[in-house]
Amino acid sequence: MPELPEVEIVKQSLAKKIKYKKIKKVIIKNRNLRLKIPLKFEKLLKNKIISKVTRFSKYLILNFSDKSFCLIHLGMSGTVHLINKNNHNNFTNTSFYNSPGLPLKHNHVEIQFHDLSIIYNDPRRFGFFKFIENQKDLINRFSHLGPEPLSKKFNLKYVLKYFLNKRKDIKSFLIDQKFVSGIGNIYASEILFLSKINPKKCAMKLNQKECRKIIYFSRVVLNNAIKKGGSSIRDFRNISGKSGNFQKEFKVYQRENLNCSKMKCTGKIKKIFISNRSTFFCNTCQN
DNA sequence: AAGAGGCCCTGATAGC
DNA sequence: TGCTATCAGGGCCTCT
Repeated sequence: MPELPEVEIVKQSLAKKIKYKKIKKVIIKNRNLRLKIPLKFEKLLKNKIISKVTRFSKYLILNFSDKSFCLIHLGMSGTVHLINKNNHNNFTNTSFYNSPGLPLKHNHVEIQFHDLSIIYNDPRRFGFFKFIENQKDLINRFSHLGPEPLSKKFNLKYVLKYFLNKRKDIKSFLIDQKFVSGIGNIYASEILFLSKINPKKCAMKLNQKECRKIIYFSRVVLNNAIKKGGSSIRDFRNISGKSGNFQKEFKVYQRENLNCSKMKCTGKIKKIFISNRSTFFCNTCQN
């Protein structure tokens, strides 16, 4: 599900609700996420105070007042849900796994605060929770990732140098987190469409102008998606259950066989597979 | 070092 | 109706 914009939406809505609050209780219903949640996890989080909620790439980060962290990744199908105490009785000793508005299955983790509760749902269990003791370990955890597309480090010099002797196609690099971190399968196709670059084009053959376009449109697409509240293609919602609107603006993703939306282009959108991931492009105006 | 391929997991949908 | 096959927004691992 979630690429950088969706995680950003979750971060923003979550921050408003839980900043400065103390964790009263953590309940784990299923420890078998992509990383096994250790038995000590509940104790580690209990009584921690949220100093802020941040994000790096597709990772959500709960920052605690004692300078420790909880890293949350939503994988392919993870969602975060908010339950208000007002809607319920018996808050202190019961779980809210069965609250109205929540999916019936796959509610794996619940974090309770004094007046509300957040619940992590993830059918495929590709997501994870990880407690991180200090800043150094946090930085270390992200050390293998490339710059975020919205950061100044993702610039022409960096891209040109990275692409030297890289024979792989450009689309694979856009979703390769070692090159740039935060772009996923949906936005990669959208970025290349706006850049008018064929997704199969070899990275080392891109000229300066094309690299500039990729950098520029990466920012445009992601910022626009954030502004629209993210994309809700399957089940993405912000934590209050509101869906995003960016999927209405997809130019190519999931638009196989439809006409190209570029003015005066008579092409049709094609779907191909690159490294087993679906890829959409116009074979007329993306060369 | 770079690139190809496979695997983790459940659910929705298409086709027979 | 009910079966099977395929695909889904991610990331990590191994092998060559």
